Amino acid sequence: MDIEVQLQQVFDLPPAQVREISQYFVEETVGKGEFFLANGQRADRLSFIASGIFRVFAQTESKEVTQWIGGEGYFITDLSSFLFDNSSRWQIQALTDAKILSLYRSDYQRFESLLPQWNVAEKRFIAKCFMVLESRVFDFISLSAEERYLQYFEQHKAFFNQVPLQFIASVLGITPETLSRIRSKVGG
Amino acid sequence: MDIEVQLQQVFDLPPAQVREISQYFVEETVGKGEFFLANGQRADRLSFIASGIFRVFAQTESKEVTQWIGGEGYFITDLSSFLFDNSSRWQIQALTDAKILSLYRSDYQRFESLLPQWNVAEKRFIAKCFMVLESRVFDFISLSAEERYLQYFEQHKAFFNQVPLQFIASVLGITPETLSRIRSKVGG
DNA sequence: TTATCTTCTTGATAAATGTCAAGGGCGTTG
DNA sequence: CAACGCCCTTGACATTTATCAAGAAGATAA
Repeated sequence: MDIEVQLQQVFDLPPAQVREISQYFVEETVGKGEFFLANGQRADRLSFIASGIFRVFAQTESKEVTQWIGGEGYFITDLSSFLFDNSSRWQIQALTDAKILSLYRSDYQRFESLLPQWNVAEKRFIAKCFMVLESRVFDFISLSAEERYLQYFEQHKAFFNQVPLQFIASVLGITPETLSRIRSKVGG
Repeated sequence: MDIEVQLQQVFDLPPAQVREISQYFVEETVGKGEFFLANGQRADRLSFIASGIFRVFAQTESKEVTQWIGGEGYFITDLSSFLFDNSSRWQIQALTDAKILSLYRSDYQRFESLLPQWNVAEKRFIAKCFMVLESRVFDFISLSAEERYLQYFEQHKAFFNQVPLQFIASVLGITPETLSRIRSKVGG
């Protein structure tokens, strides 16, 4: 999964600017189980997942809740923490060994003066994140747990042999037992 | 509910610029039952609700699904349609007679050259929309229907005597019957 | 006013999902 | 190898939620 291709798609900038931007992403590795973003930290980077899988989760009084799972080709961060320098609502942990390309906030902030079209690109990026969540809310209010599973499975087959099903269950808003039963019922 | 106060809060611009922006919002009225945004249209305006209540919904094969309900002091539009000129995923209908202040896209697009800080403000606005949805997803995966109801009731008491409960049920992802039973159980 | 429509509630029942507990598979570690 | 931990599955049962049907309350229109 090439970062320039992804940057092109997400930010919709001309190739020359994509190439320029991509130089600010620095390679990092995160070991399985390590935290990309730990409890109470601020997100100081936006990272492209070159390989590996991460989960974004929060701790409630009674349980851990996995908000979403990101794999190769996705960008990962706590968006509001990264954009506004709030302390993060989420923790982010690597579920496998991972290679990422990280854009630190200090560099990110220079893009505005560096690239004439950066504001439009950034807007597009944030709006796309918005649209993804909009679809997710719609799924929760319009689909059954089984339908949500089937859709998730279609779109994220790659996760199913690499991430504990309990985390996928949490993303779908159901218990691990229910996910197990849905899977034995529908096959796959 | 004053639009300048809301603009200030949402876009976080200095008072002088808020005043300048607010001049581009034009007054409109929408009668009860009329559509602010009908099936298949594009959202060509971002509107501030001065009074009245709207619902944002979509039609699936089997049912109508209400995505959210907005009242006085909120902004309303299909964000992705408005920003990118896509055809809208949502229909928006007035549930009561309403007065709105509408910013049309043609004016909106001039802000970028008009106001030096517009890009930052716009980013902030879109990111706030993102954060609202992020919280909503979190509620779906971490709260029970009853807990979601109680929270919604606390935050939107004003709706409960003005909008059909079936729409609120849909926003909460439950049936009208279930909402009715939750209400008789918890009181309120 | 009467009639009609929409909305809400309630009951009976079915289906979906959660909870608790037990056990099995499988990789890791000593 | 044996012991352990983690994860998944399965069963039994409880709870939650949906579905279908009926009827009451309230608004609207004739």
